[in-house]
Parts: sequence; C-alpha cells; structure tokens
Amino acid sequence: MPENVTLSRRERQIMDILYRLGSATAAEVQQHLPEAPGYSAVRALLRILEDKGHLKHAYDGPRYVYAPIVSRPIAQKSALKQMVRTFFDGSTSQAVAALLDMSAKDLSESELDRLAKLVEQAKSEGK
Amino acid sequence: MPENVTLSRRERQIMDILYRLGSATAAEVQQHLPEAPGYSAVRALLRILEDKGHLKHAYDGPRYVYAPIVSRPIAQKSALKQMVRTFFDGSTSQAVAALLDMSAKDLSESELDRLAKLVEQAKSEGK
DNA sequence: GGCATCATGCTAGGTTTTTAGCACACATGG
DNA sequence: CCATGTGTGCTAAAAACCTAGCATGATGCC
Repeated sequence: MPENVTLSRRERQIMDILYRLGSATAAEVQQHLPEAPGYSAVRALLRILEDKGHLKHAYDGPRYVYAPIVSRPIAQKSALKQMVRTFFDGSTSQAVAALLDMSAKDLSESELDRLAKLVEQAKSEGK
Repeated sequence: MPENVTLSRRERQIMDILYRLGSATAAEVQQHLPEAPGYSAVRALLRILEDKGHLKHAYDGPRYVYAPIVSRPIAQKSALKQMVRTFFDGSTSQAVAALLDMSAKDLSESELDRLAKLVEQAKSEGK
C-alpha cells in the first residue's frame, strides 16, 4: 500500500501516464513524458515508484511492464474527491455542472441520455 | 502568466490550498500543509511561487495575503480536463457518471433537479 | 561459439527543492 | 523611550529529486 501519497514532479507524471495507458514499459513511459529524460532515468524512477509501493511490474517476454498498484477505479475516486474538495468547495454538483458546461458540445445524444438516467437513478435512491 | 506548469511537490500543495481557501496568509497556508515545515520555509515557497507567476500578494494591514493568479474557473477547467484525460479516457460522461456514483447519496433533491436541468439544456443545445 | 542487441541493477553526481536562521522594519504598550 | 511581538527579505546549506553511465545477464543470429 502506498503510504506516502505526495509524489514528486516526475513521479506524478509517470503515475498519470500509467493510469492513462493502463500499463506500459519503460520505453513507452519515456515516450509519453514531457521533456523526456534519458531511458536510464525513467527506469530509475520506475524502480523508485515500485519501492514506494505505487507500482508493480510483470514480465512481458524479455521486458518489464509496469502498472499501478492502486486500481483505476479507486484512483479515480480518490482523484475526484481531491478535485471536488480543492476546486468546488466539496460540492459534487458544482463539479458536475462544470464538467457539463465544459464539454456539453462534445457529448452525444446517447451519452446525455445515459447521464439523465443516472441522475434519475440517484434521485430515486436518495429518497 | 505561469509558463512552467509542472510544480514541485510543495508548490502544488500550496496552490491547492490557495485554490481551496481562495486566499490566505503564510501562517494559514502553513496550518493547512501536511507535515507542515517551518514558517520561514512556507514564506520562501510563497515567494518562489510569486516569482514564477503563479501567485500574487495583497496587503491585509501588516501582512501579505496570497492568492492564485489564474482564476478559479480557469484552473477548474484545466484540472478537470487533465483528470478526464488521465482517468476517464477523455470521456466526460464517464467522469460525470463516476462523480454521481461516488456521491449520489450526498446530493439533495434540488441539486439533482438542477443537474437534470443542465443535462436537458446540453441536449437542446447539442441539436 | 562469438557478437550485437536489448533488457535490468546499481551507484555516484549534479540540480532542484525545501528548509531554517538571521537581519531588519514597523507597530504597540509599559 | 525601548523592549517585545509580528511581519518581511535574504541566504546558505540540508535533503530530495533527477539523471547519466557503467556493469551484467539473456537472447537471437551469422
């Protein structure tokens, strides 16, 4: 379990990439890093993250494939909580409103229907 | 304008606090920092953040009150984008769904109504 | 077999971050 | 007046972060 939640700059960048990709090799991580450092540096950081308990590696043939230890759903939840707390005074509905406002035009009809259903469902559950 | 977006660990913590509080003195920031360092250290970091263009200070009688330069709405948007991209494959509706799922029980009737309206509105606008 | 290739493990340094401490300025009240 | 408390600016050094380079082992191919 990752006890130290405050990651350094590079560590956070790497974790973000891994959550985005699901899992990745050192080379892939390197490709996605902004202002990418050398391959060695990336590997060293991956090892550190593994030591700290944030990552694990598996073998894909000859090389390592790294993946976060905390599952995506859990990490999502924790990130959302942090976000709502920091930027929306703890108000989920404010956050949802901002999300909708931000990308209303990108949402398809069916996605909007799905969201409407979710809101309905929340209503009935709340009663 | 803040050109360097990648903040260090402490810098990010401080910016989060300031977005949460709106504005704060050095002492207040210190109180909210996890594993808070000494007062001097906090002030030094605030000065650095100001140099980098992330913060500005105003005078509240004898002391400084710091506030983010990038407005909350803009920062919200940017943080949400990052979040959706990292944890939800770029899908806003997935993110909304997760938010609702996470805290459906905390939402009041009226808040849910408001969200339903927003979804409706997005629908009509999208057409 | 021997050689290139590609992987990992490790470690030493350079750089950045983070911190505490000191110096100074300005109020306040005994 | 002058001691005291509370604020800021600055600086040096400790700590953490980040990086490159080298050693080593496995694999594949000529």
